[in-house]
Amino acid sequence: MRASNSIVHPASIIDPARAATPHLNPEVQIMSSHSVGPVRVRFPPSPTGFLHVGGARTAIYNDLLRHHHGGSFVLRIEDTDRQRSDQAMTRQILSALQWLGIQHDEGPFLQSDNVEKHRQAAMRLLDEGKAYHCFHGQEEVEAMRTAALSRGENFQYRTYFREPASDEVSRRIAAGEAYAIRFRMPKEAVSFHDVVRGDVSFPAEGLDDFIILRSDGTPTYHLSVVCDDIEHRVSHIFRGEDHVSNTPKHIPLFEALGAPVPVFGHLPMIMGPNKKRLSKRTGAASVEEFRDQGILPQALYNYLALLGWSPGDDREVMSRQEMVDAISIDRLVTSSAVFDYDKLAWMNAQYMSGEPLEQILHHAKPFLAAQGLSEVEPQRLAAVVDLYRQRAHNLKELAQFIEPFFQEQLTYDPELCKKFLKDPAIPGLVDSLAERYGALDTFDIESTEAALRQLATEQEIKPGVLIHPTRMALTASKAGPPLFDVVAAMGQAESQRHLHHFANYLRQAQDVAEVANP
RNA sequence: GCCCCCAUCGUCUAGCCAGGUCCAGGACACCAGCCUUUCAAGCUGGCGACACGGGUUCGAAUCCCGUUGGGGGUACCA
Repeated sequence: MRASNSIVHPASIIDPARAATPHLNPEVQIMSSHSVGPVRVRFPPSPTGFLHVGGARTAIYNDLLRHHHGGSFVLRIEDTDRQRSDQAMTRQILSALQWLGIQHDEGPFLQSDNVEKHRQAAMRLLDEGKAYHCFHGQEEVEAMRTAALSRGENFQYRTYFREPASDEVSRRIAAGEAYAIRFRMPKEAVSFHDVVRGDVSFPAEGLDDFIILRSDGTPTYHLSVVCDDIEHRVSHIFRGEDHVSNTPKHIPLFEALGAPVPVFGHLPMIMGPNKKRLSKRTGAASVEEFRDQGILPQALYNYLALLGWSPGDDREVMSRQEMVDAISIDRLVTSSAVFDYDKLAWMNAQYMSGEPLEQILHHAKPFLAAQGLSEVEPQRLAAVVDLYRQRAHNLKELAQFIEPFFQEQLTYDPELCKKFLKDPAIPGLVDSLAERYGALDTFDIESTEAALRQLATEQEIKPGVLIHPTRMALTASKAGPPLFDVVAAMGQAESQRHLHHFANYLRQAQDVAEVANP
């Protein structure tokens, strides 16, 4: 047994073997043993654009874990970078999350609402000697860095102002010099147990005294996240792999602020087909794009969940509840994954035919509207959608497939009708079939099939000779669901009308051909 | 440059932690067949991988070291 399904708190969502590994960090060590309780997870997107599928997947794992272990999901908008944030983008992300079916229990909180608290935290650290004033400007530090690099040395910012002369700081402040506040990093390496990757250790030499408060008095990201995670009593931080190198900064900050250190788990990145980080350049990369392509939210959720996790058996198409039951941290994959559009398409097709019809109808609405089908009769629409859902890979395709059913008159593609144009008998046959259909008392799958076969027998032709032109007449397409399902769904009057119209079209086209090459 | 992480079919993955049951299982894609009035779907079969090199061991995809490759980070961005 590896997974502990009963776990819940900072400690031991991890398995005992992993939890037993030594930690240099006493906080984590303590928490890695036995605590039990609901998890408090969080998802803090920055409203700087669309919801990237990588972020969405992170949100999904948080969602799954929160429901598996119980607890709370905190949503926080990381909007401290004012220039890059705006409200429209925040709404955009909120709606993408909602569309995916990810619900938060608390929030959304705005990080920007807390800047004053963050500043006070910085001041407290300053008072306690855990942070210090730094009068080096940005350019100055940059120059020091390049100089060190050119000497072949590695640069580390832990210098002069860390231990300043006694009166220097007050003197410089009095002189009105600008300063930032830097956090005094511990002198030892920072190690932690990553619940998905295992033990990670960063040597002290690589860790700078980083800035927590800028010279303009605004808190930096590192200070803000940690403060907010403390305020929201976050127990487990599951975030992208791009944050691993932030973690050795955050852990000492938690400690300096006197707060328990949460459990960390870093999730691998999602790559594009070129093995580079997935971005719009290489194809769709945001939840919104997939939504607009006609992907079902359940399918995206399922696909993303499986991109970096597997239940261990061979299940792939799983309901959310099944995933909630099966999720376990130590089954999360540690290596990055290439996003496979084909497999998503397949997954979506599974949901297109497997979801309850109402679900399909609901999600199809915008696509139907785009085809001008928002006002059609619901009953008939449902029947037609049900007929085509299995054949459509996505909602967009579905709407295109069913569009002919609601057209007064169809336009036929001569290229597709070639075969029928060659046979001068077809128009007459199609007309006869229309007559038969008009005369039917009950118009359903059985009766329309019987009528067609009857006509074929009488005419001494194979049913196929009638079937193919009929499909073309009703759908303007060579392919589709079983013909009599189509005929029945189309309805008596409409079928008759299309049949006659098609016969006329063929006659005209044949006349034209006659004139062209007699 | 330096730091951290990762490495099984083209792709997603199971197996690895507790070495033998693995000449490596499933899925997508691809190919073929079946089904069929068409197209899908479905079913059956096929193709196809333990990055490389050293150890350890009776035995390694599984443990250790190195190499190579890939990713992430290296900001008064988040």
